Amino acid sequence: MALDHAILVSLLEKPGSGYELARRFERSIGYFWTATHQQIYRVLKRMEGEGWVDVRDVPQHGRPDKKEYSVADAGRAALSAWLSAPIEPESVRHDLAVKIRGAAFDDPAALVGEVERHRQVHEDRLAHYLAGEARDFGEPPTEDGPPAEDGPSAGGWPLDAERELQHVVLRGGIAYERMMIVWLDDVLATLARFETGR
Amino acid sequence: MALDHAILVSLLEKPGSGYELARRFERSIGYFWTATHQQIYRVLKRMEGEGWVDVRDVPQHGRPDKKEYSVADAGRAALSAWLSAPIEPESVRHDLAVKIRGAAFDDPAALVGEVERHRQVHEDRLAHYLAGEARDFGEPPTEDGPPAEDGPSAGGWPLDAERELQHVVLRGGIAYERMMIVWLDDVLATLARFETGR
DNA sequence: GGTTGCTATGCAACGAGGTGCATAGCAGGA
DNA sequence: TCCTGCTATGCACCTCGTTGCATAGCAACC
Repeated sequence: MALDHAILVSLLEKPGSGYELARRFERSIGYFWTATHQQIYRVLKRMEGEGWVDVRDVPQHGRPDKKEYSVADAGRAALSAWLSAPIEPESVRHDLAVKIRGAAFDDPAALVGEVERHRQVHEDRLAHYLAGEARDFGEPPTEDGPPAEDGPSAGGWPLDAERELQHVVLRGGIAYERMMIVWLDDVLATLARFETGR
Repeated sequence: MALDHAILVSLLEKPGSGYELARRFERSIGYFWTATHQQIYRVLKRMEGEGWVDVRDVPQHGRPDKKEYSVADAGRAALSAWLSAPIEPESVRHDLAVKIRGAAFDDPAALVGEVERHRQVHEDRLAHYLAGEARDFGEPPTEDGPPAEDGPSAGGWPLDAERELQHVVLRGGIAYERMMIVWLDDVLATLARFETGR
């Protein structure tokens, strides 16, 4: 199970409450890993019992108190062990591909709207990624001397690794969305052949 | 739940036993939809009870008898209803992306072997897809007059749709694997910067 | 004053998915 | 002869993920 480790990584990047984690999973992390707040609370409770995370009550003004979680030594060790474990098969589930092959036994033209809707979702995600990249990683062409860092613990080796690795994962998301848009155009062209050309 | 519909589509393409379905899911279908034989048997039994599929006992020589399933009218109707249902969010789980971001808090260079292994898997899948495309859909450039069909019910509108839609899904798989290989090269180049360049 | 909405946490129940194991016939090799 | 391996189906169990619901404080709006 990698949800544990996804949460650990997120907490290492920045400690936070279950609620905050759930919102991170809706945003940046959620594009390559989804989780509901229920799962997150359950896993946090279990990891707390195993000593992987530490909890700290944080009173807040104007809103309910929160429990801020941070990674304990045992959690770091568990993450390290998972990182060096060689396995990982990568299982895939593409509903849309099932629909496309299934459309051969129904009306292919009826799928056009659905495919267009999916295309729009990927277009939106791509725009979101590109905005995030421009915001967090500056413009790609000129890279002679990065602009001044203003985050916590700016400069130095560890922060650079964190930024670079977050960036390469984001580039993966961008490449994925671009590929999907091109492919969905291919799908639409294929469906159109049945609609008009018979 | 789309496993039901994935099985229905597979049975429409060609009736077969649970065991045969499980093997199809290991091969061509398995690259965009995975399922173990346990799930398949369970779903087949449930769909039989709901009247979505018909069963036929087929005695075999030299091996155990099998139950050959085929899609009933109610199953076709259920598939049709699912095809016209607009929803489908597409949730993603990328363990490798979690590992890459997590490597910032461990040793980034230790991930190189793992990433190379994944790259090889995608290289293998790509080769497998391309071989399947060459075998089933001929060479891409010249498309003036397709070669003689030798499958059941050759020619005609429905078969063409089935072939064309299977092909476009396969092209999606090819595009995905190519994208992954390019991205994993990007990841390796990023990791190498920490290994050597500090 | 009532409604809506956001932060924040959690329980209960269900269904889907995966692992391990069992059975059983037959083929082929050590 | 025994062991391994393939076809073929299935049970039992456990975990993971999702849905629905509940609670509770406070802010903003009508």
